[in-house]
Amino acid sequence: MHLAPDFELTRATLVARDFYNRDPRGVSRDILGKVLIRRRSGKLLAGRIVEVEAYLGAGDAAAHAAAGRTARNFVLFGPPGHAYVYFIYGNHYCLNISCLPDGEAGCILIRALEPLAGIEQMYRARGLQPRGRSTSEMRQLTSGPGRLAEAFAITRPRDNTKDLASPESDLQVLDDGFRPLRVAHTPRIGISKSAEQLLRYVISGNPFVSGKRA
DNA sequence: TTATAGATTGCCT
DNA sequence: GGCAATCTATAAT
Repeated sequence: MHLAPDFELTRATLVARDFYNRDPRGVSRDILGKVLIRRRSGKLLAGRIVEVEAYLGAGDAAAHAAAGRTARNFVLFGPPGHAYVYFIYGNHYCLNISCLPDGEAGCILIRALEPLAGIEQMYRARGLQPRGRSTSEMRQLTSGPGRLAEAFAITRPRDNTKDLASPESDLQVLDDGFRPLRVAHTPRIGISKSAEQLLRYVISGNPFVSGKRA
């Protein structure tokens, strides 16, 4: 049972760069409920953001930015609102959005979406056969950072450094006015360092949040 | 140059 | 619940 209303593209506005120009914790809290879109070969893919994690700068041992600026992570140190895409475990891409002003590292990791549009394309990209439209089946599409990247065909280097705040971009975050009823914060998933901090943010009760239970 | 851990997922028992 | 798949970055020889 979820409360997200249908997504209407015409009533949605582009989330501007200033939104990302602050502490990733604030961005995490406020980006929940907004809509990630991808325009691809004439089709629109869209999913509501239901789970994110904040990664900070030098003081955050779990963050890629903790090692300092490298060829891999330089986007984190650049201007806000850009895509940082990395490859993990030899299998999966993950999508982050840079936060804080140029010169300061920080980002959010998009961990789960509720599919809204382009669902046929998402099934195809994930290599799954659509049988119905049950929540349990739809969860396979975008509940998890590697899954949603595959569903949206997000890869590196093609999408790395892409500007999400540009009106020209094929990858954007839109605000359609939806606001979550309640947001919960928990420890981040899959990390061993700095694991005690509550930097994972989810829409309470949303079934598309990753993991076994919503 | 070699080893190992990693912001994950899916298949196996 | 356990573990293999399989690439990258970084640490250790």
